[in-house]
Amino acid sequence: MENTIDFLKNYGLSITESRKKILSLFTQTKGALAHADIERNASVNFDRVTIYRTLQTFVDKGIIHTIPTADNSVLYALCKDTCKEGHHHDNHVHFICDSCDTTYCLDNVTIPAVVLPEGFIAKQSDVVISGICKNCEVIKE
Amino acid sequence: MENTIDFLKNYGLSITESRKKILSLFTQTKGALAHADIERNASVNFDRVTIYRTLQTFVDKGIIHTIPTADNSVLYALCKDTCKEGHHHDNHVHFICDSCDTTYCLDNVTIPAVVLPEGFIAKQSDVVISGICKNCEVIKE
DNA sequence: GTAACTGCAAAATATTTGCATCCTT
DNA sequence: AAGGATGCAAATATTTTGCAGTTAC
Repeated sequence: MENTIDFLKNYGLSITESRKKILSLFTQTKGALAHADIERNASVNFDRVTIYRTLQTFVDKGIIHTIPTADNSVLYALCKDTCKEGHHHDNHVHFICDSCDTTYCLDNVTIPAVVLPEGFIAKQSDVVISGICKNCEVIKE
Repeated sequence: MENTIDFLKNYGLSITESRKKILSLFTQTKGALAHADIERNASVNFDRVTIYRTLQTFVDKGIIHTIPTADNSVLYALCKDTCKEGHHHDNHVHFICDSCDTTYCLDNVTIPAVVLPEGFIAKQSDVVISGICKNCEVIKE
């Protein structure tokens, strides 16, 4: 877990149990996590409030970002290196599988530039695509 | 308001005050609406619960759809004709102004096709872009 | 030692459900 | 008249806040 500690230090955060545990949950998970996922996780026995505050701290520092989902539940996922404190560059595509409900961060899929009407200035783009994921598609065959 | 009535009939809904009022709110509004926007609106003096149920009915029937936003608030907007019951085709861009908080449906901005990894099948795409809108940009100058 | 973090309690918000009454067809 | 919609009350769920005790540095 030394990586986790260094990682937190690099972001100017003090090292606490909840931050270590929750951060490593994210690094171990391929998909995004909801608050409930974290709370349910047996290895995380922290107060519900602490989880809220830890997640908010991570978002503020640019470690994780929130994902807009089709059903408007709140999901969090690790940011890429390009995210800076208070300024997210979260320009990858999120994919939600209608079948298994898993949310994927498709890091390798770049968002094509969207041409906005004159006068509109884009700061951040979120693309959420829903459908059937690789896994579920295979199963169906 | 005859249009409103015919519209509701076409979707197999009975004609009630709340449905007429809330539907015409949507047709009069250029942007998307949050539950709170509707509740706050003076012309809508319905119970909070009725608003929830009316919105849910509209979503179920394919009249409106929810918009996922970066801050995970729930927004609703009218669907295009291509939306069918239980099957939304909402492929225009939503723009949220960081300054005035207005949500725009940029109907004329088409979403460029996103190339997904093999095995992923897209059913619906939502693009939410945040930044500064035409109006606020002008003000700042 | 000091500032920051955590847990508990509780407040504030948001959403859902049950049921009696009223409205639409 | 019958089925569905509404309003009210209340149950749930979610998120935020205050504060005392604990921990990191």
